[in-house]
Amino acid sequence: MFSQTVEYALRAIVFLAHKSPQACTTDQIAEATQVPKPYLSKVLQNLGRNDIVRSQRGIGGGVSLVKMPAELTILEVVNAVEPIERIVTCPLGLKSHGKNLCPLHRRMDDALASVEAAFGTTTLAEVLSEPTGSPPLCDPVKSIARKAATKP
Amino acid sequence: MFSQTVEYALRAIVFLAHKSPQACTTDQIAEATQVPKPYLSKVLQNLGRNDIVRSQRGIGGGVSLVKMPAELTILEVVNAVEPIERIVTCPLGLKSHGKNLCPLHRRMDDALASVEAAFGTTTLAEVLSEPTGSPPLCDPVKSIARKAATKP
DNA sequence: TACAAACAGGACGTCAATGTCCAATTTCCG
DNA sequence: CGGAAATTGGACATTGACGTCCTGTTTGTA
Repeated sequence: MFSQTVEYALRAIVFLAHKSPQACTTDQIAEATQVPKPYLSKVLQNLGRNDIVRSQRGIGGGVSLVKMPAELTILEVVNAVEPIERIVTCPLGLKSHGKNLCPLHRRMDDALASVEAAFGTTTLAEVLSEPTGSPPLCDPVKSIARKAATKP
Repeated sequence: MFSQTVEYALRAIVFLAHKSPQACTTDQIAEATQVPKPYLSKVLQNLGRNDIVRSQRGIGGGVSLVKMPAELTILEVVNAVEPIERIVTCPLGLKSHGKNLCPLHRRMDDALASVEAAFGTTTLAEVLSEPTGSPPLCDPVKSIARKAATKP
């Protein structure tokens, strides 16, 4: 239902929000979120073009959130990488009903609307400060120490 | 968000429910739902393997619903062609929390749950008997007459 | 029985999503 | 200045979704 890319983008953003306003390198994010680094790099570039993150090259550089976690919603992240497309016109070519969707597509759009609403009202700050003891991400955002095993 | 295949399957089922318990040929369904016939045929085969429709070969044959429209939910159709996969375990490999999802994946699963609930509580009969004057499908299930224009 | 209507299933083609790799560029710091 | 750290971007491989086509099989009816 949700693409890999959306999953990866959200993981990265949650991690960045956790570290916000500090910048993190792609390597750090990839390690913590378990996303293949080369692909994560693409996702991050995409998020950069959509003004969700900003990036800084060179030593000491990295990627950081443009907004404060309290001001950034899950929906904004999702829409940056793969916009939720609401059903606004009849998918069949018919112009019979202008705005009226048929019952089927009305239900489908209702489902999309509920997802949009759920994501649109949740900020990254809320995700981070979940009352349950569970840490952000599934991983307790460990200390990022483990070096990759030697690969001959 | 919803795949093309899901969209096609639902269109076909709505049409079949409208005609239920009568059987329809793939050609009729393809015409009414504006789904490419060869592909629709695959989708229908899939629905057949999942006991959503039954098919009858030979002259006078066609495809018909196994259940009554009042007994068939949108969710059953969707799950037949592309199951909604709830997030039950941490997508990161972590076993730290057994059942507890992290806040992010909890929200994502909540969204999936809302879609599942919306689809699971809507029967095809309800879709057909929408109080709004709008006919099923976007198209008023026209008389299926228009032949394809000559394509030189 | 023979023919035509209809689905079944396999082989194939195309394209976008996913993922990898490498050269280029920017930037800090010695 | 020169090198190391870091992102950027393009080229490439792989896979599954989407779609087409053709041959076979079943079945009703003249």
